[in-house]
Amino acid sequence: LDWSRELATCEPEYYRWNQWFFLRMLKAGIAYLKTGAVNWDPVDQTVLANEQVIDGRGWRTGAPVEKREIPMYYLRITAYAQELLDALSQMPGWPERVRTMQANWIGRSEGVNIGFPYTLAGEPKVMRVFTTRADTLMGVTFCAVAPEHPLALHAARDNAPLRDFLGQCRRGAATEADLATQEKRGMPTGLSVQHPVTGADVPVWVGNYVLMAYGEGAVMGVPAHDERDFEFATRYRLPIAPVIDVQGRPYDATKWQPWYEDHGRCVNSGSYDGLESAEAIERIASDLGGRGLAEKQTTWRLRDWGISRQRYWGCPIPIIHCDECGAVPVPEDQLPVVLPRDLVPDGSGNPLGRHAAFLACQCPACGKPARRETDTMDTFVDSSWYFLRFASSGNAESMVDGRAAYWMPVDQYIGGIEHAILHLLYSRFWVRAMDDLKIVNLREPFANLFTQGMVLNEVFFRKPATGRVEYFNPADVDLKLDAAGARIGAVLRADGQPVESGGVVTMSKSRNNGVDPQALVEQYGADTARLFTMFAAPPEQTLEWSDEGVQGAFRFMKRLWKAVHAHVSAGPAPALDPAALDAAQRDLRRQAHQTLAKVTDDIGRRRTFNTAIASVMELLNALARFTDGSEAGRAVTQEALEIAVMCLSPIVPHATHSLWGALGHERAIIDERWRTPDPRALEQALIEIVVQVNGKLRSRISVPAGADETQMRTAALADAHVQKFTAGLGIRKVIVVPGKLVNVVAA
RNA sequence: GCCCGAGUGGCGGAAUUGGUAGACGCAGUGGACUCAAAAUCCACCGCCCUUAAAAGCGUGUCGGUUCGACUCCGACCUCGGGCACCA
Repeated sequence: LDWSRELATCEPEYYRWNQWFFLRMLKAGIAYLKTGAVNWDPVDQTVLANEQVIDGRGWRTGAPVEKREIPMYYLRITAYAQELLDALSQMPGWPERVRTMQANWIGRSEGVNIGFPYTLAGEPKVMRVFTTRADTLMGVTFCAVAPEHPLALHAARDNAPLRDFLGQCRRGAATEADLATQEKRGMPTGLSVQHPVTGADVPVWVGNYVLMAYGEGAVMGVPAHDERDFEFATRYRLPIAPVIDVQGRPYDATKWQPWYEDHGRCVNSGSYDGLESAEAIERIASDLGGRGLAEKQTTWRLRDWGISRQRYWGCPIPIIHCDECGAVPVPEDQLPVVLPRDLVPDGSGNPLGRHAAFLACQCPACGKPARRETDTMDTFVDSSWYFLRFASSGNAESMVDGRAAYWMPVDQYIGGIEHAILHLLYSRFWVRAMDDLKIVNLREPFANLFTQGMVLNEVFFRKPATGRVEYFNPADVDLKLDAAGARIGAVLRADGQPVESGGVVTMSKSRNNGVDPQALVEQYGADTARLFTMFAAPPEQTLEWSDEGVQGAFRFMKRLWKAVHAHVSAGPAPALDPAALDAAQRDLRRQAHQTLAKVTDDIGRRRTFNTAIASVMELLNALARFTDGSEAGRAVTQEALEIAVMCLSPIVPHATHSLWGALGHERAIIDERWRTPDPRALEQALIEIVVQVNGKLRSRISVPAGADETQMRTAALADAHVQKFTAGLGIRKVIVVPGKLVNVVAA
């Protein structure tokens, strides 16, 4: 460990480079200022993240959250969408799961941008929509625009009911999950557009299910082949026109069927009749393309990253607002803009806005009095490049230096799966932006990624007839078991009365089901706590917490300790002569080296610490049975104990440090080289192979290690059990897997 | 709704490339030691029939491929996670 590289992202020495690089991005157009819709808590006067909006209300104030348009700085991550997506397929060191999640999040979607012409105040105009199903164009019976769409705003100018409706949409459910389940509602704008093929009038509605931020903020409504359009059309009695035939199945417009969205063959589609969906999409795109009313288009789910936060604690955005010059970047030589430490957040709004000394400044452009930006950056900015700073620590002159080229990319990155999208996607983008601005030469920050699973725990509660649900920590609950050890109930230890179980879920304060590993550390020591945790399950897996098995880990540590000390109490072991061992000694030595090989692979490649521990447990069990006190026996024991201790040293470092010394080593085990198994120790004269008859295990036989197929086959057919099970049958085939098994196929 | 992942004894889990299902541990049962208990040690510990057995059954369900399937394929069920009106 090199503590000289330690850093804290809240120190000006670190976050000044956030500001510096932000200004670089601003200059390059990667950062930009835009007014966009956010969740706004009208009581706290702050923006809320989606996660902080519960049932449409602010998590602290309980006030209904509004959608508000406020100016924010954005980073143009969407400009990198294609390369961020493409690179995922060349990242074998990342888990498939994370790559899939990122690909879904980026959400590339190929379709056609289609124009619907209309006339407004005598001016010819075109309303554009994006669709992946241009083949259903002939089934359009309406169009719907988002409440924020210019056409909706225009129509609302002299339409009071529509204006009210747009207001309701703005105040409506705020979380995306709520939006998804919310009833589809809409209102006609009174405007209509022309169908680009038939020229027919198509009414334009405002729909609360249309997202301004995706595509064109407007959709063509094809109720026959889109579930949302179907729901909307049914509610407002709009016509439903089926235009796709899916394998001749009959269409019933009174009832939605999921297969209505399947691809098929065009019908009721004029000159497109008979075309397959894919062909129809191409034809429609090229036919309308000739008139400038269609264009193939790729759309992304990914949005630009809004980094402004109306929060005190964060890296100040280095901008000065001048009445004359607008938003002016803080000149580089005035960086960093330091966050004042002499104010106390009072829980409402951003206290920076009330800090006179922080606010007051001069416009760098014109020199007149101006006001400092009070928004701070999203803290994900800090975590997007800290690994580069570790590799360039102490450099006051530049953000990163040549040392980063040596250390990057990070060989092995470890984090919880909850970072699969946010942090890991932001970092990938940020590093590319740094590369493009010639600050570093790096396209991907993390060569190998390991994601631990989450630890879950059971929830216990009581629900009184009146009043609030009360949650109890699992540590305070006793399980009631029957004679066979099966669970029959749970009671609160304090009063012995039953509690209900709410299932096993992620740990949270609100459900009082967290655990503090400190209790285990105090009772058993840090090594046992570590051993137990790592033995419980492979680290990638979600784990249901239980400390039931911790006794076993503690017992194992005691057994290992006693085995080493019993061995060394008889004095130093003699040197090992591998050539002069009897069969039992050779067997133990082979097992020791097999264990070393397995643990090396389990820890180094597979990262399955649980199976590594299990194999050392097996070795210790073998050592317990091995009671050979001869010179050679003690030499083999010494080596086996050394291997056991070394194999466990990454997992239980304190105990193995002590045991390594007890085994007679001067050097600390942490400074020792990892051993490699002796190939000769792994050799075996005779091996046991499995013999099957018709795929069922019928016998085990011993053959020379190098036995070829013929020898194995002969030995297997000569076996008494095989003869018993094949008696009276003809032998049709014999399958031989060298070194493993023989399968006799008889009938 | 869509996309991932998982389903194996009473429990956590193992089986790495299609080749011995249940390693290792917990819990449990029996025994040794002890005045007794704890600790420790030994043995047993998937189901089923049995005096017994290398009999039969068995990896969520149903079907398929294969000499051979926990592993591959198809359909379904359940649970967990991610995304969630993305046109």
